[in-house]
Amino acid sequence: MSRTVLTREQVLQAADDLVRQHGPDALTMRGLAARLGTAVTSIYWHVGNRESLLDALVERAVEEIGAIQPAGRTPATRIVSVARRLRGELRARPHLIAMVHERGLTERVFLPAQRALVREAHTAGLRGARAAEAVRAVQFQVVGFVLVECARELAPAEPRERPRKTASARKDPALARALARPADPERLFTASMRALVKSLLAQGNA
Amino acid sequence: MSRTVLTREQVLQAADDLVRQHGPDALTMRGLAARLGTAVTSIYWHVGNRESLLDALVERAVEEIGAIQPAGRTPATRIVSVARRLRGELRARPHLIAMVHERGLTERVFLPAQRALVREAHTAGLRGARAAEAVRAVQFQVVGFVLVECARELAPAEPRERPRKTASARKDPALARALARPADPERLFTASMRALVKSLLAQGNA
DNA sequence: ACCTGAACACCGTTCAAGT
DNA sequence: ACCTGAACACCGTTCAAGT
Repeated sequence: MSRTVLTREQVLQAADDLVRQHGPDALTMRGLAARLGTAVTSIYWHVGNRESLLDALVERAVEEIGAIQPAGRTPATRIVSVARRLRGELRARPHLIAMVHERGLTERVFLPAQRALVREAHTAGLRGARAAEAVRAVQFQVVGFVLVECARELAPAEPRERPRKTASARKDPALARALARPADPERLFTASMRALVKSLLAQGNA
Repeated sequence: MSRTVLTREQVLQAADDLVRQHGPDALTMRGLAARLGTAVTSIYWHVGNRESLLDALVERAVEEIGAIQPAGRTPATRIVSVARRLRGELRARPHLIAMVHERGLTERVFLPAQRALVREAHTAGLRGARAAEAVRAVQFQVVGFVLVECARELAPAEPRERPRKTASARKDPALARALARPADPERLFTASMRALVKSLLAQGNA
């Protein structure tokens, strides 16, 4: 697998592959060394230690995501489009996002998109602290949603409890059935994003 | 520290204390044994292994949270009250919540509160799949928000980047200042929760 | 500048043996 | 039924030594 000399970039790439596929727990210094055909200690020379290696991967992921262009005609649809695109980017690397999350870097992932959101909030008539609050609400909503969503996918299949017949269930069987089915994240995300944005932007016309 | 014989409950309690204060990484089987004044292998007899010990702690936490009574007059305020109370419960045990999250058990935490939410959605006029969607949107929003929030607190102080002067910043300095300040989670949570619920319930009067 | 093996301290877990 | 020490396989990391 290895060629010529070992470079820091090679180490990062191999680690990235491993983490993306099997998560950070699968990344052991010894295993990585074996994969690269070198001694464990060589890796230390190139990346310092395991922790800073993971940091570098997180850094990479954050940069990869970068800025996102809004699409659509109204500010509301444009904000929702940014949110959906961002969700897509995050979902594409669930393990990395979990790591970004653990490191408390969630806000950083959002910085590139923030400017776009600010612009839309502004054209929707929001100003000052209220605009800032709206932008942040959207950010938290997106990241939070994706975290919940990824956790569900990465976790070993949540044991579904069979729904009990409650009073409300008998009154509205369609509701009970809908809650018994697993949620459709794509649909739920868009719906709740639209709902949130609608309310937030409505404050601008007051 | 130890008395008489070792019980499973004692093991769980000691582990719980440790995890609540210093997080799951601080829980080592050997360290726990030392704390309890027994051999490591005794712990294995009582709880199986580390993984199932952590599972038991998560189970405990989920049960502790339990049901939550809504407060307020309108369905909207009652739903928001449930959300806020739930946020409080989750925030009180950030490490445990992170573990619940990793295990994909986020939905389970919400089951006790779900019935209350369903009732409120119903009295607000929502029915069937639409009501289910509203309930789920609230759930995801709460859990997602708390996850982001806890991550920020547990992580070793996010390095704040100094804001750059962008075009929008010059147009609306109050907004730029607001975004430069760290977010006030309490306030942001309530605001975005209200916004979301308002939109969701508005669909019931259509 | 880059790579190496040996060694250290620490894990979770198993197992045969005790009472 | 409950507890024990010894042992195994695996970690991350350091360090002195090589080229």
